[in-house]
Amino acid sequence: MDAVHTNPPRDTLFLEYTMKKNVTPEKRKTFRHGDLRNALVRAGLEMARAGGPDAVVLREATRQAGVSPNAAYRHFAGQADLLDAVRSACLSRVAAAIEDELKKCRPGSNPQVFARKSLRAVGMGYLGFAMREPGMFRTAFSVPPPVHSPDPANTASMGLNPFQLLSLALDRMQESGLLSKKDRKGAEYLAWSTVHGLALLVLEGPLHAMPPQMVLALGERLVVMVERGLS
Amino acid sequence: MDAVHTNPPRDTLFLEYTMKKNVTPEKRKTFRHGDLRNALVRAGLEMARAGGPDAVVLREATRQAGVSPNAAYRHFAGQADLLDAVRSACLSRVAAAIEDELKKCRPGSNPQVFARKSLRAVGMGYLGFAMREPGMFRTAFSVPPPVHSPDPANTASMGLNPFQLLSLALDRMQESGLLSKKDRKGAEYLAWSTVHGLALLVLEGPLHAMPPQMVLALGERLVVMVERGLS
DNA sequence: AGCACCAAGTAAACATCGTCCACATACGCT
DNA sequence: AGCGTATGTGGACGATGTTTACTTGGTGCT
Repeated sequence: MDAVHTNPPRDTLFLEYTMKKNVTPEKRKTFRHGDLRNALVRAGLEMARAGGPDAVVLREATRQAGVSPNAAYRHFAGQADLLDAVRSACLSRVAAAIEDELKKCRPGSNPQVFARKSLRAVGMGYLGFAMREPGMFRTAFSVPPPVHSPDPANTASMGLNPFQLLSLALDRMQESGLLSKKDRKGAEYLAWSTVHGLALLVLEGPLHAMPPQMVLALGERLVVMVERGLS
Repeated sequence: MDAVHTNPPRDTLFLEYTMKKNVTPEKRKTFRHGDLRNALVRAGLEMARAGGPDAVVLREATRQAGVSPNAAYRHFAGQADLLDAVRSACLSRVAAAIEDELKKCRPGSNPQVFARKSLRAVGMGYLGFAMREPGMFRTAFSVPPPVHSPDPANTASMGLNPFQLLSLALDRMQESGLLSKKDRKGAEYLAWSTVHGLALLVLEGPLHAMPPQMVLALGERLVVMVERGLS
């Protein structure tokens, strides 16, 4: 994808992966790497962070790990499988960001206030992460991982994935009487759609130029709209 | 990306683009193609339809057009430029789908009813197209084309792009008194986010398995939610 | 202790893609 | 008629994912 290929000194032609990029040139001494799988995921995560899902390229990961390209195939079925692992890691980060926001809500006050704050926390945690880590966010939600699965790889400290954290907030809404049992059904999808849509329109859609501050302001309005519109 | 490469008979090794795929083997007789640019866009559009933005590959387009890969560079700056043209075409289709839905709303009845129907038409037209043509939809909204531009290539018969059609529906809401001037501001983004989010969660997100019928039902609830939540 | 097994890494190759440079062709204007 | 130039061609380069065959060396069994 680099438009310009200005003839990098290619004397190290078949030592391609020994000392290529300036990153991690640390030549390992043991034949075994010892922790290759994790090293590859870490490298992939960094690439995803910088450039989204399309940027996680297998050969580059092996290069950064200081092994030959094929070594990756001892730990992953192929590039897609590596990407899968990276996506799981990204999902965990999303969950962690939401949890952080959620933990700020203390149930001390009125339960309805608490419920509202919780919903807002989930929405804004989600959006905030999307703005802070666009690459990881886009990676997390590219290509389908089934949503209800409590795959521990996707979860953060509470053991819940982003979808389940949203469910939790909506449960609080219902329990506090802000949401009828009937309106509660499927509310996850309605709420999720709104904030996810805004995030993607901004990150990889036509709203690319919108300043983050405005995005967050819109996010607040969005959450309010959900609150009002759900019931 | 094809997992299996089962050794296609490669005797035509450097006649690569003359008779490759079974599609369009029509060997042209004139040296000039005559309509190459459009042929490439058409081919790209078909690829986008089948596999989304990542599936539109320059070399394959030239193959289907029966020309050498480099011929494309006489009409496009590169693959990205071709993709741009394809995306414009996709956007037009989206606009057309919305218009079709919008045209079903006759202003005969109560203007508030008309306004509501219009908003619903825009939302459901958008969602319906996304379900019917996932590849084109995903292509239309990948990578940023500035949203307000009335680029005629992006528009359908009314000369409005999807965003502008949404604006029109919201204007009707305001004119009919359903929306205050204050709430009207930025309402496009709120409304758009909801339905776009649902579409993407389903098309390339974790809601992949959701049956289209359920998606459309959720869409209806979403539009209602927007109606209620905006004011 | 010795040794054989096998998981993990390497080497070399192939196909595909995008893109650049030099060259060929024939359309259409003067 | 002739020529300029828009349009296509040929061949190459570097990148990527992936496969097949080979090497290495640590583990565990006897």
